[in-house]
Amino acid sequence: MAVPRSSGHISAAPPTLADVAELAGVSRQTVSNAVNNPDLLRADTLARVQDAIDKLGYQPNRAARSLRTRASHLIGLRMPALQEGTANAMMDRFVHTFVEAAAEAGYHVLLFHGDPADPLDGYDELLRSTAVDAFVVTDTHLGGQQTTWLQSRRARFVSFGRPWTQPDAKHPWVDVDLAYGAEIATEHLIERGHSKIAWIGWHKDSLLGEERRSGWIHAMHTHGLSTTGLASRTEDSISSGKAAADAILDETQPTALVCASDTLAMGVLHSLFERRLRLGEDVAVVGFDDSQVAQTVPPGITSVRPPLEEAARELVKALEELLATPSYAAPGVMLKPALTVRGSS
Amino acid sequence: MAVPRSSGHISAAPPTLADVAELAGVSRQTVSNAVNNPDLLRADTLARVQDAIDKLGYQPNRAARSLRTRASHLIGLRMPALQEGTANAMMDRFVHTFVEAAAEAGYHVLLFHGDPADPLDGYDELLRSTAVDAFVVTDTHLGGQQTTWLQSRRARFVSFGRPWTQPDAKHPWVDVDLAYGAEIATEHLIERGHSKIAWIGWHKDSLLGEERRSGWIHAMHTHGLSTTGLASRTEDSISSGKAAADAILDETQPTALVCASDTLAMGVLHSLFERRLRLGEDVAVVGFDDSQVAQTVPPGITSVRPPLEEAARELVKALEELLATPSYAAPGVMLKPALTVRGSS
DNA sequence: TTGAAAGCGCTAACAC
DNA sequence: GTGTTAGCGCTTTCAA
Repeated sequence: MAVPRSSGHISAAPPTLADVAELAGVSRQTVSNAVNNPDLLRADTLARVQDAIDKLGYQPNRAARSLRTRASHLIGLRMPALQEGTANAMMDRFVHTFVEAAAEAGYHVLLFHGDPADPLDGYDELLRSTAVDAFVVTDTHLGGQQTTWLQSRRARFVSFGRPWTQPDAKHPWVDVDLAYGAEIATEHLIERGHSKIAWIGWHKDSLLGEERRSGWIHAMHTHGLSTTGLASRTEDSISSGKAAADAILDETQPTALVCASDTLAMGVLHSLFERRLRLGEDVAVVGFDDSQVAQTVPPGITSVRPPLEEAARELVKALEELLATPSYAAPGVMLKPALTVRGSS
Repeated sequence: MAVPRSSGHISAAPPTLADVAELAGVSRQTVSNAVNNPDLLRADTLARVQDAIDKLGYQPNRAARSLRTRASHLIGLRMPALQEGTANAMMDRFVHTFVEAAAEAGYHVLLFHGDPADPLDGYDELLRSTAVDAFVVTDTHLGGQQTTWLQSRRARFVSFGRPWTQPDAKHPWVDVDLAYGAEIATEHLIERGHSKIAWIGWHKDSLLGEERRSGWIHAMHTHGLSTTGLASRTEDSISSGKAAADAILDETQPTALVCASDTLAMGVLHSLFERRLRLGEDVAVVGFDDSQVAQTVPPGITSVRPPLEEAARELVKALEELLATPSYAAPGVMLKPALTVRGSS
């Protein structure tokens, strides 16, 4: 496979199996075997074929191979909607490792776009045209529409995110235990001597939000701390984070706040900035996601870091099994996040 | 094309051209024409075929079509290395619009991974296996290795980033005039009444860095302001941004700083935080890239915003022409950034 | 261990 | 306008 890139072979039409066969003095099928089942060949034949392959810089044509094997070695990933003005950029880190891990397993990633208003848009076309072997679904918290539908179409897929609303779902999934995340975040603050620890979270209809919130409650109660008047629910935006922080700082004067997202944490920072309070000295703040924002804002925001790299690798592993064994039914995998401690606490 | 998704048709093997032909009572070729050259058919035949297509939920098999037409309708994009601990996340926004614009033009994006140490890694395989119709290259400032090599391989590609080191390059490219960006950033500060405006930039060997720096110099000199002792060169990291800011604040006491990146701007913020100086009141700061960090940090960092959406759309346009006309030689497109003004200035 | 034949689903070229 | 023929490059029988 060590084909020198500078190989003089520059032709519009890449070499085919037939070219290699001719050069090596064997039949086309033997070349195919050399590529796909090398053990079938005698050592010297294999060497001769390999030579020819290297010399020509031969690489099997993907379309032809796909047509024959009914496998594209492509994994479909629908681009999640971009949210400007927030600190949400987990996907970037996730996609990165996913592409890397997929490459190691011999898969490339097909990025596609779908109408943000329709969670199903885009899947259908790729499925019908057999463009991808499987999908990775990432927005399961929006309700199980995609997964339910994909299942009904007998599509293969794995999901990053547990099947929240369908306990009977059979597809492989990987998720991060963010209730635990909220718990270690809260405990970290308790260890630091805080006892009035507020929660700034999302509205009640957010499954992810309720999960995270439960971790905070659990940690507080375990340590005999009251949560009365210390919780607020709002939108995931800077301005509502700021408003929530303003209200809670006025009413209950907590010394620390745990936020359901780094975006909300930034809202809190806006409130502190206006009040001329020093982050990490006057008030402690912990966020979620370990975004670039948390990493770079002075003095750094302590944040719950989901193991996205591990999640991506687990998903690729599940994908490999799924594609090897059509009836593969995997147990879901739940990963634990860690806390990245920075100056804000 | 309005195929109801809930269509009961659930089969492992999607329908083929032949299935449609049989159902419609025409030959396979006629179905193919109905899909690719509808005008060739008589209206009633077309309607009958369309009916059959809709009924079966037919969609041409991509592998078969690619094999025949030698076009995959896939654009290759190599994932740029992820940089944690920085504010650099332009790619996210760019990729987003690119995927969207490409979809409109009938292309999907194939994301692939390459060894970060080798700028050429990954391209070769996709090229040889004719997996993609073209590439988008995004790291041209790292030297023209990829573009030179792709050109030598007669690969089709467009680049986001001008061909810095090869004035004779013939491929279509789109870039953003960031010298102009630095200029409007500096002028904005001058308008705000600043005259001692420092520059925190990158090392001399960075082409991008020198370009941005020249915009600052130009604006300063145009307004008769001295730049002596006001410029520093450093790495693109928070810690070096902070160190540079520390040095320049101690030595020259500028009232405003223009930074070559939001990452450096965050370094400056760290310096201000330590000195208990108020961003936007005691010292003004302007960054580059309009990252999430700039958008969310209180009170918001004024930042030069590259028109990534427009760039992505221009690139797709160039790609369409390039793939339609093999000999297509486009003039490069240079876009102007805008300044997003926030509380930091 | 190697080779010949067949065909995956599609479209280009040409005939009718 | 529509149908027939051939073949894109590969792998999967199956025979030698």
